[in-house]
Amino acid sequence: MAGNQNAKADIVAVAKAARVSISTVSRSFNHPELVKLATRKKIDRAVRRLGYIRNRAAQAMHGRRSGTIGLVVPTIDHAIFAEVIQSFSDALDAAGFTILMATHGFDLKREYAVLRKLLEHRVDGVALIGLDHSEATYQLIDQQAIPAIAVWNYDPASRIPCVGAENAQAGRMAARHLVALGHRDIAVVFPETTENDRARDRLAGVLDVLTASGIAVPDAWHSEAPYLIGEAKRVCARILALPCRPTAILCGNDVIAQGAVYAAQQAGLGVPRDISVIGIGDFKGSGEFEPALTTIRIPAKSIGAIAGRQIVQSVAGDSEGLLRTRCDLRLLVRGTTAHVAQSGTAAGTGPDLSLDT
Amino acid sequence: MAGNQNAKADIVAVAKAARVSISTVSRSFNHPELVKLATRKKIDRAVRRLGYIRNRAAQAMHGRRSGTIGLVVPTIDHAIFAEVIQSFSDALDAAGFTILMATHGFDLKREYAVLRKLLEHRVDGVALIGLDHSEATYQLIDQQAIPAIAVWNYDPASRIPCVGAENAQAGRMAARHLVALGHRDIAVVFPETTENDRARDRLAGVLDVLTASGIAVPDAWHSEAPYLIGEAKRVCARILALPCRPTAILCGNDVIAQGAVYAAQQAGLGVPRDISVIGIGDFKGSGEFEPALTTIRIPAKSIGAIAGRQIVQSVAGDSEGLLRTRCDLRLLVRGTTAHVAQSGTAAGTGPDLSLDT
DNA sequence: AATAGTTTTGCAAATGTTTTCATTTTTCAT
DNA sequence: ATGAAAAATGAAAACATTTGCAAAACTATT
Repeated sequence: MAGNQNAKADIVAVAKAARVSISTVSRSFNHPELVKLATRKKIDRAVRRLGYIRNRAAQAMHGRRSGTIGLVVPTIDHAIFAEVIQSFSDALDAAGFTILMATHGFDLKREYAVLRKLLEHRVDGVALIGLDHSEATYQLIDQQAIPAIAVWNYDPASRIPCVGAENAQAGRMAARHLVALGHRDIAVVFPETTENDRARDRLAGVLDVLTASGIAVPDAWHSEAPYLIGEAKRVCARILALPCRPTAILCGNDVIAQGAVYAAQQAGLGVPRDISVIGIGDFKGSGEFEPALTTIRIPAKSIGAIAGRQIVQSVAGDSEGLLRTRCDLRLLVRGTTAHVAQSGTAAGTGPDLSLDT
Repeated sequence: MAGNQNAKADIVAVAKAARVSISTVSRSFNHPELVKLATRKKIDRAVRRLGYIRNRAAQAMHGRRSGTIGLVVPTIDHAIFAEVIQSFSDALDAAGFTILMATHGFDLKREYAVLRKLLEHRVDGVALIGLDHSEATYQLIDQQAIPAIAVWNYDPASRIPCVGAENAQAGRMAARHLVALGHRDIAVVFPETTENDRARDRLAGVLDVLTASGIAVPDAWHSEAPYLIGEAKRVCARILALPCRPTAILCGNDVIAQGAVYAAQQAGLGVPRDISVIGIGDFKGSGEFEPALTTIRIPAKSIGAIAGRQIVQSVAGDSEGLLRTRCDLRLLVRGTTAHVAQSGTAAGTGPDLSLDT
């Protein structure tokens, strides 16, 4: 029966109850090897009896670290972000840190505001999604000289440390796969690219490869879709209903790709027989869909884990310069792409396209 | 050009730079109406010049609130949790609070540990998922007398305030729908129910209705599946391969249900022609699948939003007793259920089953 | 110009902890 | 038993802020 004290249980109360000085109590928490076992036990008993819980706010005041890492994400409610966040969280947890989290809903101004808020809480470090941030945000990070890391994108010229994949490469890989399968009539459906460097870079990569291959994407085949299967389905259905329809749809992410597959099925088109679909991301479940989605795998789990470990290191002070980690992308040829004008159902039989550059 | 100071920018530095006392600076933040406009402007200028950011840790030491709410979830990486978390976060945000988040991976011992950690950070309140917690966890909450709320489940006899739906009711509704459609050979596939009151309650509700209707579920038709489409597919495939197979599969959540649909399709069975499938949850996208999933809708968004508002209220002190909010469930009859032994494709034409009790 | 009232500001104590340094206690060889 | 060295403990300053109270500076009134 853990007796409780209605009186506030602070370190003073514990000291009194254990008949030792405050310093000894504090030491027993922070440098247990410096206090005698018997004393430590007395203190532990008092702690338990009073239900005392250490106050990290007070600790933080001593230049001690707060033990929190700020995480700023556009939204949690995206399959892929949830995955990164989870593995990031696990990594921090393992190092004893706690996440202070804030979302900004893809609004860069709000991002600045929430970052400030996190800074007020004296987080020991911050992680942001992507590299697309306002000048004010970057300045804030510089000025406060706080360890920071950009998660999800890799850019060799990034202003702050980053860990992630090269989105342009993801775009290129997807485009190359389609091209190698003989597709030349390719529609592209992407999320809005303003204030979203991920989508922008992917699209740029796609267009690079396409134009290099002498392929132009007519305006009618180039659409924007939000991060919603239903909307994507509608957008793709419109493209598919065009008098002259593409042989493949390249989608900015797997959610859109799934919408595309549904749109095709609803239009009575076989995937990949009549139309190929490729996504980017490899979301949880993408490989289990019917047909399984061909996509570019972005290793969310390991990105999150690496990011977590890296920010912890920076906080601990053992960071050597501006560290950038590039995570490898992989083309997963599954069941939604096939050679153009080929009626078989076998998936991608083209040349090896998993190499970029 | 925001000039920066390499020296630490604390309130003392600001006071010095603005040539006023520390108290005035503090007041200008907390009770601006008490300081002359001109002085305030001087201070603001100094703040900007030095890049000063208030230290909430230090504020918190004064009995002031920390401005953080602790959120303890099993995992972020579940479609449905991500949705609740997001709306919870939005609600807190609107009230100026920040989320301090920790996950425990469905381990009740770890839940206790992370709750303690959150308490060390002096969160102003905590939100937990579900009502299934260790005695130690509940005692901790009582003892620390911290505003708490259980999110996701509703139970009129809950030990702490709660907001959510009645999972048993969800189970009953799903079962009733199937029964009303004439199904009597029903398989149930649920997640593990130990340490997971949600799944447990749902299953109990299902079994209640089934036994009340004189329907028994043979062991072979009663399986466990984790929260993974692929695994669920495998488990359901096994059931479907049985010499005597059910006419419907009732799934503990939409992810499993989707696996069930795929398993059926792969086995060459038409959904809902040859077999009906119903899920619970109505995850993002469930309504967009092909065929659209019949399910029991749990209003994740509003649960999260209500929980957020309520915890903020409790923290502010305007809570009247132990508040419990029950959110309504809804049966969404879509394309994966049909009358048994009926070869048409039209969905649920049975009696109105959306009423519980 | 003096007074009373009001507004604005500053001093100093308080918050819960860590840490440095000094002091006390213990250990161990003599 | 004694003294030196080592181990354990305590006192008090420091951390960055808020706030009650008192002093100072204005305003308005006579």
